[in-house]
Amino acid sequence: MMMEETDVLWLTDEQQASWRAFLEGTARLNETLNRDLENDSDLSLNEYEVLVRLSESPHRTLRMSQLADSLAYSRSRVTHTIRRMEERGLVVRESCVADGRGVNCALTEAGVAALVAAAPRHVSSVRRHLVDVLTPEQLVVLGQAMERVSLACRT
Amino acid sequence: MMMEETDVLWLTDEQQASWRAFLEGTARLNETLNRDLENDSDLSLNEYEVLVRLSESPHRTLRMSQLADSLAYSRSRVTHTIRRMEERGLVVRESCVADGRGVNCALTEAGVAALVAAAPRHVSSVRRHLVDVLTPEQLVVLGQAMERVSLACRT
DNA sequence: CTTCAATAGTTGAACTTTCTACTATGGTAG
DNA sequence: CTACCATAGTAGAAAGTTCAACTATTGAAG
Repeated sequence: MMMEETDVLWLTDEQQASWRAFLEGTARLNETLNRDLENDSDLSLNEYEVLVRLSESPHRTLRMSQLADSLAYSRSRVTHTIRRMEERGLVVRESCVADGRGVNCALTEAGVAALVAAAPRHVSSVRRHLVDVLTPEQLVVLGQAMERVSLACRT
Repeated sequence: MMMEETDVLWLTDEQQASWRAFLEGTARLNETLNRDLENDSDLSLNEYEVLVRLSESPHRTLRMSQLADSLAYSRSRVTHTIRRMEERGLVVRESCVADGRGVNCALTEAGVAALVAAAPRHVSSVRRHLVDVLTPEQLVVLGQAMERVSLACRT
């Protein structure tokens, strides 16, 4: 349905089109990256992201809540995800000395190995379906835009 | 880790930053829109999208497979989703006259009502967290970029 | 007309995520 | 010191998604 440009309640056709393209694109990209990653490794994209965060942290260790915050996952999602990954030997949990309530999650050697093994093909998949598909300018704007969105979701 | 600009395997720091911002932004946006929508209605974002597609189709009806394609969902996800929505009276299924294998899914009056009731607040949430947060140019580029990504995921 | 591959959709089990309630520790105000 | 509220994390059930196997129909080849 055609909307008037001045309507503040609805979206203009152009806004609508961008929003739809965004929804569809993220759905397809997510599905594609997951499929590629699961074909090439036995990690899901979510698990891969957990490994990345840990690998970039001092002592390859993070508190459960830091993991939750940086991945934008719920607390209980992190608990379950890490429990499954711990069962597979990718990470270990140990209670936190500084804060008796806290739990540290650390990468194991097997976790590092899994990440190193999966990374090259995953990066190439990200290139093939996102980075190399866009102009450098588009990619920059995309990043800037999503940064603003992240902030707006904080409020 | 700092990567060389000329490395074709890894991402440059700038590319990396955009990619991370994208991942985090989509995660937060999705979570926020879902939360808003579920507070204001009893629809999930996925269900809302189903209702939108149906509402825009001739006779407010689509084949299960068209629904799957346009939403980028798996067949079985559509089956389960529609079964649940049918139990709640939002849609009905009827077998397709033209193709004996096919199933048509149609919006009910209750489905239309649910969509109409949810739309204004949902649109305002999309505005608040995406549309109004970006410059018009950013939004356009975002849409164009994600359109390219959708295409690249087809291959 | 029959065979056969391809397409449409469903089903139930396995897995993942969310929701709700819970335990335990930490910090702070009286 | 002792309430008390906030924070950290977990546990199990409910809800949603994926996976693999299945039925049924269609369309095309012989």
